Amino acid sequence: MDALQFRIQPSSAEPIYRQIADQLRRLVASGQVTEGTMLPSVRDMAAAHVINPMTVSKAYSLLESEGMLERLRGKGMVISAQVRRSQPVTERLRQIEPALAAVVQQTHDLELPTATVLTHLQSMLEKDA
Amino acid sequence: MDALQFRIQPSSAEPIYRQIADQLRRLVASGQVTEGTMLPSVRDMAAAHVINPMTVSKAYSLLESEGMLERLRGKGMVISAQVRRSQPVTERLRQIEPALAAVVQQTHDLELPTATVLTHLQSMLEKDA
Amino acid sequence: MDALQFRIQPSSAEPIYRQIADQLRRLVASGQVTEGTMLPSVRDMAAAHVINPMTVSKAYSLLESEGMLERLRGKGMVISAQVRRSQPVTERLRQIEPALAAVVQQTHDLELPTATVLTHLQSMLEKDA
Amino acid sequence: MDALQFRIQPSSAEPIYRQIADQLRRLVASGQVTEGTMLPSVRDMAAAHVINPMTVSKAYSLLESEGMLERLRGKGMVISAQVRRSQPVTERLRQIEPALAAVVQQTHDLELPTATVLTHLQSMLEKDA
DNA sequence: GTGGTCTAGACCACG
DNA sequence: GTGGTCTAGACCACA
Repeated sequence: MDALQFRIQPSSAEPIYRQIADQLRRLVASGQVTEGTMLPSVRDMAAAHVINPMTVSKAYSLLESEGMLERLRGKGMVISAQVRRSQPVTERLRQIEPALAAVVQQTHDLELPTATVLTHLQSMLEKDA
Repeated sequence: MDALQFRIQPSSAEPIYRQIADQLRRLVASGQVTEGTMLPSVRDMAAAHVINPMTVSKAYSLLESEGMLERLRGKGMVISAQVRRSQPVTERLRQIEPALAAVVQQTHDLELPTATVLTHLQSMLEKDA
Repeated sequence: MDALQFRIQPSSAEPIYRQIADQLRRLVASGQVTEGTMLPSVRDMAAAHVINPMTVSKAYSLLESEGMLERLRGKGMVISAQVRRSQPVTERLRQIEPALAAVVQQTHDLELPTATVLTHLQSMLEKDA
Repeated sequence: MDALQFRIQPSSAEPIYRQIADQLRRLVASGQVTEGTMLPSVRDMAAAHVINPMTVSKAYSLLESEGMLERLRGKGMVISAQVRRSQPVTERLRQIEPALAAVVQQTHDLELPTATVLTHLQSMLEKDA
């Protein structure tokens, strides 16, 4: 399964390995990635994003220690069976709240009109879809 | 001048010194803080938020090197004269875009309905106001 | 606190980072290392055992993710407050059981007399004390 | 010949191929398996324990290179003629020493009373017999 | 082919 | 001073 699309920003302050882990957590939470799904191999992922294999490995290990991934000896990593297939919207909303809170504070600090921010976000969301 | 309200979260992944610097940048961009405004002393700021004075100093130095702050010998730091009083909305929108982009990606990954996210953000913005 | 004595065997099949983590877990379980104890810095530990700092860091990170260690920003790692000071003997016995189980199976496979194994272990334990 | 009883734990940290090899070595050392004994075929062994045939093959090859096994073309693997029928107790004790050493160190780290460990081991040994 | 471990060394973030 | 992240590259273990 290499249809997984990861967006990695090496320039971001967020560590790459956590960018990977967080994205995977969200993809699982939404049900886009389900139990038994095979992850791209460490080497493939590293090559695809031009990062060091160890960085990918670190992300996978993190998720393995959380029980979200399982190692199949000699085969690769798969989404663990204990993972809920899809979380309810309220639960997923909880996961996005920190990002929204950042928007709220910056809106406030920048004294931006609420409507302007919402409109702008809406257009970005539509462009993304 | 200590009417400035800073929100510092030592537990956050975002470095404290950048929390300070980013907030100041936004307060200046919005015109809430204008040319000549005196900043709280390093000691006061550190005491007020129970953080290390060096951390505050680092934030101030960062902004000084950007030309946003000026050091008045023996008096403290003030907002530099070269700072535009207030930036237009489009410019301020640009500054909030990274935060919005994060929301967009997470909305996508979590497969959350656009309307749900916008509604939730709106209620958070209203609560904050 | 650098009175901590670690035994590292680079030649062992057990990864170095786990040798460190396991020993620390046992030292904490026995109460020899208690809440608030400062750990040797990553660099000191690495230098003392002639291993790579990252290897030590990996052990510390592992224990941090388990909640046994806490990071004091800019200061180092300390034994977390949530750690029980000393575990009861029965609990500690549970931790040594895998090692005992290995002895049992090997005794069986080698058809060694029970008494011989026990006597030999006893003499080794006395030598160690 | 499939009367041989192997205990395989795929979940163990110890590699499967070594679990097989080590057990065979001990069975031979104790004289439970003697010269000329036919080993289960790679396929049978793999099927019986639901492991990869390559893993079994690796264990056999390892023992073959040590001279403990011989490959009879078209027939399978047999215990080599050069194998001493049964090793003296002192020699077999030597083989179990690493396991005992682990017990000693963990007893020390956990500050467990020597008597407690010995008693516990004794009861485990009796249960196993 | 898979992931795991370790090294040497660089650079960053924090205090 | 502290730990964190990343890289490049080597070697091992497993299937």
